[in-house]
Amino acid sequence: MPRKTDKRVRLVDAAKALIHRQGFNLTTLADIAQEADVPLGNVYYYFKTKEAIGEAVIANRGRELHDALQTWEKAANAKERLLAYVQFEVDSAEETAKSGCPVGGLCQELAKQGGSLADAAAKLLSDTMLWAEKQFQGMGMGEASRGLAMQFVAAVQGNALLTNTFKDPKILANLKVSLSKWLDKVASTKNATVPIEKVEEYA
Amino acid sequence: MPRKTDKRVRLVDAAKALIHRQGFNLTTLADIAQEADVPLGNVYYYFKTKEAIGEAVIANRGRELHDALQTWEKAANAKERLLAYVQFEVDSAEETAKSGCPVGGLCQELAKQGGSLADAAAKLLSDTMLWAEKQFQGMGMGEASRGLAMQFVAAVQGNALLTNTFKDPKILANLKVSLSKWLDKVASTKNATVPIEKVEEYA
DNA sequence: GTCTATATACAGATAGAC
DNA sequence: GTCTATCTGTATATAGAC
Repeated sequence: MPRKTDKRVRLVDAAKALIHRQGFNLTTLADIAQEADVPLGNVYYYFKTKEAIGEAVIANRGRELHDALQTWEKAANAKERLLAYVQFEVDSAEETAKSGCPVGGLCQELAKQGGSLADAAAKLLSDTMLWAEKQFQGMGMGEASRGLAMQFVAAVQGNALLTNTFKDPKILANLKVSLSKWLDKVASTKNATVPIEKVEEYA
Repeated sequence: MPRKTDKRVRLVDAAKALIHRQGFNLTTLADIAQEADVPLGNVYYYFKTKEAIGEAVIANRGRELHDALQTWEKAANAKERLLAYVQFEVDSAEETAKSGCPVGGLCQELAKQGGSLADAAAKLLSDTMLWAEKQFQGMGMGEASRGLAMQFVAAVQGNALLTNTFKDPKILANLKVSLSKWLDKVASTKNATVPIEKVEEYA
């Protein structure tokens, strides 16, 4: 027996998957309605506009992210916590090779149209950054933590783009090995080497 | 006196700028025609389809890239050559904050629709990678060069995404300082530290 | 709450006069 | 080679019966 929100959930799930695969602009309401097995006209009972569906999808990604951050938070130490995040990306590498990073893709595409959707997408990356910064602080990196988090997230996002562009999931797997060694070095020397280093301040 | 190809050039230039700002799918032929000051119907005398304009724009970016690679090639040593590339990104940081990296943006967006446009865009990143790999080989990094080039380009692309997402050009400026120190270390120790390390083979 | 039919707008593309 | 007018398809969104 379908709950009241059943169709709404199906629509958001369908939109989330389709937007990941095709991007926001290329995904039509007809696509979403079909994938969710809801008649097109009925979509508007649940979402007033296409943008409203976008908001719901990003909100869903946000909840997903915060659940994940909480899970990773349980790991034994800062290095393991950061690696849990990278491991998640490795586990998604096949999908990333096909369709790119869901979060990075949203930020990239929506930044071009500005507005509240772009801001909502940016917050996903921003929250990830803040979480990573907290981990580096936990490693005793102090003021350098912000720059380290920036480079850490940039490395993941950059590798995700190359993974998608070259259709090669191994790129992300290699990144994890690389970052693992690097985190050992950072943790032991308390001195970031690079391309992750304390430089100026990030506004 | 307008040359035979005058309008064609104007159309490609207009399309290049608009696609950078708005993305390929959001840019209409009417947009391009207006920006190039060419009547809409006349566009089709120069380009049979919108995809054909996309091809011309990517080909243009390709020539631009190869000219740039040749220029950077003139620098004194491998480190300076790689930094010339990073410096170029720093010089474009304001534009990148507004509209993202033109090449990364194309790869991201076009990967989702596949086809020859996606391949053409991917070749821009691939050529950049091969050039960077050559520089690392020139530094005596041997077999590790490919992985180093991958991480190097990933760092630039990742930082470009964050620059665009957070609208902060300083992110790219900081990256240059960071990468400069890192290249010193790599060059002197002949041993990559990280997040750029020799790991497995990249297919 | 649900769904069919349709309004409205605008995209890519073409016809054909000049 | 150039440009106006227009065809055709399809997207978002609405109206209104059920």
